[in-house]
This record gives sequence, structure tokens and C-alpha cells, in this order.
Amino acid sequence: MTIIFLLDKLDIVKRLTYVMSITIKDVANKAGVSIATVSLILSNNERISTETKRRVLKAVKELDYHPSRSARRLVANVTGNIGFILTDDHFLKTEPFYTRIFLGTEFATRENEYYVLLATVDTNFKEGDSLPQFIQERSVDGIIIAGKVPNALINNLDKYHIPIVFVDYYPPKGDYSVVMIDNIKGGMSATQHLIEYNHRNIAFVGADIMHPSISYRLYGYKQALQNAGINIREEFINTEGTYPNRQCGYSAVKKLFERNKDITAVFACNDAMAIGVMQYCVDNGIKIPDDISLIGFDDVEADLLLNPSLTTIRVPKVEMGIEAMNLIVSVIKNKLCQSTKKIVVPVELIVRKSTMRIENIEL
Amino acid sequence: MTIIFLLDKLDIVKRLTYVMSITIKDVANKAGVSIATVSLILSNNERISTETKRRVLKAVKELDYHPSRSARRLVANVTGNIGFILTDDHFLKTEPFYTRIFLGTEFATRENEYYVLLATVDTNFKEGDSLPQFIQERSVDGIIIAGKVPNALINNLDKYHIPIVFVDYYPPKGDYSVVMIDNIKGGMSATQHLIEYNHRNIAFVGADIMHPSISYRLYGYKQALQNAGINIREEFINTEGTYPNRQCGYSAVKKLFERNKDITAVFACNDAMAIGVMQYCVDNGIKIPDDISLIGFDDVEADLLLNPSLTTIRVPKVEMGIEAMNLIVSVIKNKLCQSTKKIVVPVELIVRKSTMRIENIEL
DNA sequence: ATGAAAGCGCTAACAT
DNA sequence: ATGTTAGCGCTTTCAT
Repeated sequence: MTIIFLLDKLDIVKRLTYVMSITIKDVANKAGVSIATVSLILSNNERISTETKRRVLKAVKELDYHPSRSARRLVANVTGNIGFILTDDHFLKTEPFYTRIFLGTEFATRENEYYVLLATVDTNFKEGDSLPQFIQERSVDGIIIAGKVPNALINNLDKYHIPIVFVDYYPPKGDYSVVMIDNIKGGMSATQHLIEYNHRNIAFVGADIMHPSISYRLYGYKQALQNAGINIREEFINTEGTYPNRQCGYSAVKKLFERNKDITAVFACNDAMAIGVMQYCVDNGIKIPDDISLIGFDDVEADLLLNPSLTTIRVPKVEMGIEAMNLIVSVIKNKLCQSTKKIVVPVELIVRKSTMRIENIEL
Repeated sequence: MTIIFLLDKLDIVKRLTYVMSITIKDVANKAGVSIATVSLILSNNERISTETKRRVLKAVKELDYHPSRSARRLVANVTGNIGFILTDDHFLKTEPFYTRIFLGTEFATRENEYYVLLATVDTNFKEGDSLPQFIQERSVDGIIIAGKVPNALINNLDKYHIPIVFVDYYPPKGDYSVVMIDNIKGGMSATQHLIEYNHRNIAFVGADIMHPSISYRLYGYKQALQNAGINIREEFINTEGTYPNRQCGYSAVKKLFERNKDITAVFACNDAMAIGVMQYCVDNGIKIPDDISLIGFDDVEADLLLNPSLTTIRVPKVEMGIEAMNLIVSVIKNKLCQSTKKIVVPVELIVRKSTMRIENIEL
């Protein structure tokens, strides 16, 4: 009696002070059962009587008990963490693209028992460079890699045999589970939209053609032209730059416009490059959409005061993060079945003010 | 002999496959000591002989042993995590300000034993809303709060008695440890720079005057004017908006310019608002710096193709993150000594092309 | 200077 | 249906 009273007293103290944490013992004491019973009930029911379960869950609630992660992980021999790796320039870039994907992984953790650890790596990661600390310490059960990363990083990572899922990129070699944008479809939709608006001389502004996303967008562009019976003119395509950002969009469209006077529309392989195109047009007195129609890709929704607002292909960024998280979890769970899985997320044409229907010149 | 041989064999297998993790036992076996000795050595020397230490550290290295975090945390009754909380709009905003601060905390973890867990909260967090999961589960030993967050969040958080450090913001009530920018000094430097360039009619573009950073920048502005013997003209100050972003900068400067024709320079309370000011000038044929000198604050280094480049006050964002991390760690360590600590990080004037010396009109 | 052993909170056999 | 108990990897007395 006295003992029970004291224990109850202790619970109250613990709860009020929040200084000592409530353990499974406290719950067991309060509910008058063994810790095994509590554990059984918490690891989602067994053959435990409804009445006991009720009492235990009541105690859990009243004590605001949360199992110790450290203890659970120790027993299960897991870390309970997922590593999220991307290059620093991707994390710090102006458009919140990868930050949204990261946020998606965060959201998805609410449904499973993982925490997400973020680490950036240098864009110029070399073979000998040190890996993120959580890799060295083997503190993650799986890794999500977002966006293009150096091959040297992937090679180093592979040695650890930690499950990896790629988002919005996959390396040239190897067979990995990935979450990808439907880039071909997006490239086609963008181009078809311009074709529907009667444009025939459509330029493609890209960069880094080795990037699978960009090459697929270009492929979609070509496909759409072919389907419409329009000749592909290589002089309308510029993919010279190495990194698809604003500066690069600016200089790419500069070259295209200086060499070709008959372009009426531009498909930029992402919004960043499209903004570069816009900037060039502003600087050169070219009116969008009156003189040139412009479509981007990504829908980065940047707080940009963009004028005119940019027609683009929307990419579900947060959803990609969620998918990546779910995928890495399933890869970890079914570790034996080594078959890799590809998830393709759909895109959507968002028509705003930067594209305009022109008169059909082919009458 | 056979046993030792087998154990050695096992080590090799473990290392090669990376599938079973190396434990303290493996190290102890390899070095021919007890696990207690290994532990002692790893928890930074005791009275262990140099020779034994050498052997053990050699084994640690050869096996690439990393102590299990879960086990360590379980024993120490700590979580080993720091929570990083900010509002979603801060995390997703165009300028990589808070992402840099976050990155700073990441960098700082390399020197201490913590991992950082990030969570965003809704900008309109209300009293009843649920807190980040790692708070509910008490999986963090401390919290870093970056940027302005709703008071309701802080109130809810306080109940958990988890140490908190604020960065770039602190709540109106309460006494917390904080890492702040030297906003007054920055506001003064910015204004002094314009005064040195012979500007006398200097406008202040701000918002959300309840934000301590902004009110201090304004205070610095006024201080500099007073020091120079220039009258403070309230009609040159606009702080009407609620959130200091581009749109708000645009509309604030619009009002200022429409009502005052004699303004020759603008001090925007941050770069985002300064960019809004730039946009307004472009749209209205006002040349920067010829017609108007413009200075911002933050130095967000956005990939913006800003033309002209923006004179601003540089804020050491990554360093602030590092400071915040070190501060929260010291708060956790010295939990008994409850004195709060304020760290003020210095700022620096960065002169670029958006400010210009004008003729001294007061001759 | 080093080892034996208890115990952190939990899970999962194995008992009952 | 519920309890007993071993042990996950580590730290930390307490012995020796």
C-alpha cells in the first residue's frame, strides 16, 4: 500500500517536473501489470485482454508516456535515423526546391518511426573527402540523396552498404531505387502548350545535358515537336552551360536570340533558367509574352514579383519527399528483396501570363 | 588460440561486410583488454597506461569502431539531439538566410556529440496545435529557435522545460539565451554610409516594428541621423507592413516616394525589402544609384542577377548557427546555473553599386 | 592500471 | 493472458 502510494507520488512528481522521464516501469506500476505486458500492448496488440489493454493505455495517456527511442533502438539494433544528403548549393539555392523535398521527408516521418538527419556535401566532393558524420558513425538506417551529387560521393557511400534512395536524380551507373519527376511528360506538355498557342519556332534553353532530368525534358521537347510534325532545329537548342541557373539561362538565351531572329517561344528546362531568360528580355527590351512566349519547369513559387507570372510545369516537391521517405523505409524493411523500385511523380501544366497565343503563321 | 583466431576472423568479416556492427567487445578482444578499459580510454583517458591505450586505439582504428549512440544515450539518459525549429515560411523563403543558420548548427555538431533535428511550424501556430514530434517524444536535449515564431509556440514549449536558445529573435516576454545580430550597429553603419555619401533625406523602409531586429535597425538609423545632426523626419519612415518581404518593400517605398519627392537614399531593413524597392524603381524609371541610393541589410547573397549589385550590411549567418549550437550545448551542460546568456554577432558594411556619393547640397 | 558486474529502458523469447 | 528474464552496447562504480 505504502509502496504503491509512493510510486503514484513519484509519477506525479515526474510529470510535473518533466525532469525525470516516465519509463515503462511507471506505466506498468500504474496499470498494475508487468512491463512485458505494457511492451506487448504498445507494440500493437497481441493476445492481451481488452480490459488490461484499456487500463494500460489509460496509464500511458495519464502519464504522457513515450517509449525511450534509445532503448528501443538498442534492442532492435537500428538507429532510427534516415540521412538526407544534398550538395550545399542545392540546399542554399534561391528557389526553395530541395528544401521542399526535405520538408516532405519531414512530414512523412510522422507516419513512421524515423528522424531525418540532414547533411550537405561540397559540390566538388572528391574521392578522399570525408563523408557526413552520421555516415561515419553509422547512425542512419538509410539514405535519401536529393538532386545531382558527385559520383565520388556515391562511390564512397556504396561501401557502407546502407540502403539509398535517390530523388530527382540518379547516377549514371548502378541500379538504385529512385523517385523521379515525369520529365518526358513534362517536357512534352510544355512544348505542346506552346504548339497549341501556334508557336513553331520554339527554343530549348538547358544546361548540363548529362543530367537525366534535363535530357529527358529535352527528349520530351523533341518528341512533342515530332508529334506535331515540326522539324527539330538544333540551332534552337542550347545546353552549353554546366549548371542550370539564372546566369546560365541569361547567357544561353542571349546566344540563341543573337543567332536566330525567328524564335517566338522559349522552353526553359527549369524556372531558374526561365528567370534568366526573363532578365535578358527585360535588359533587351523584349516583351514577354508579346514578343516571346516563355515557359519554365518546376514551379518554384519563389517570392519573385515575377512580371509577367511564369507559365510552368508544376512539380510536386513535398510529395516527392514523402515518396522518397516511404520508399527508403520500405527498402529498409524488405532488405532481403533487393529489387529496386522507381517511382515517377506526375507533373502538371500551370498556365500563367508568360505564354501567349499567336496568329497561325502557317495559313 | 583458436578462439582468438576465430574472433579475428569475425572482425574481418564484420569489417568487410559492414553488416554487423563492430562493438566495444570486438575492440576489447582485439586489444586483449576488457570492455571497461576500452570505454575508459574512449571517454578520454583516465589513469590507463600509455601502452594499453596505444594498443586499444590501434584496434579502434583498425576496426573502424564507432560507439553505438543508442547505447551511450541510454546509459547517459540523454537523447543526443538538438531540435531546430522555425516557421515554414522562414525555411522556404527565397533568400537562404535561415537555411544558412541551420547549416551553421550542422557544422557545429562536428565538434560535439549532437545531431540536429529540424522541424517547421505553421506561421499561424495556435495554442492547441501540436508541437514537433521530437518535442512530444522528448527526443531532444535542447531547442534552437530561429527567427520570429508565434508566442503560442513558445508558451507551449516552455511547459516541457527543455533548454531553449533563440537566434535572430527573442520573444517579448521571458528571459532566454539568445544569439543576436548587432542590429543597432548595423543600422547605424548603413545610415552613416549614406550620410558619408552626402545624403540627408534618407528614408527607412521597414515592417513589423514589433520585431526586435527591425526596431533596433530603425533605432540605429535614428541614432546615426542624430549623431550627424540631421533631423529625423517621421514621414521618411515606413514600417506599415507586417512581414518584411519584397512585396512589402515595394509598397512601402511606393508610399514614401509618392508622398516625398526629396528622398535621395533608402535604407531598407533587409535585403528582401531592398529588392522590392529595386523592383519599384525599375517599374517607375527610377535609376539606382543615380537617382536613389539604396542599402539593404543581411547580405543574403541570393543568386539574383541584381542590377546594380546591392550595398548592404553583412550578417554572419553560418557563424550565428555555430554560436547558437555552442550556446545550447553550454546551456545543457551547465543546467544548474540558470543565468541566460546573450551573444551578439558583429556585422559589416559591404559597399557595392547601389549607393552613390552625391554632391553636398548644403554648401 | 585493469577487470567484473550492475544497470540504463526496452523487446522478445520462454514460462506459467 | 500475463509474468519472468536475458540481453542489446555501453558507462561506471567497486574490486583487485
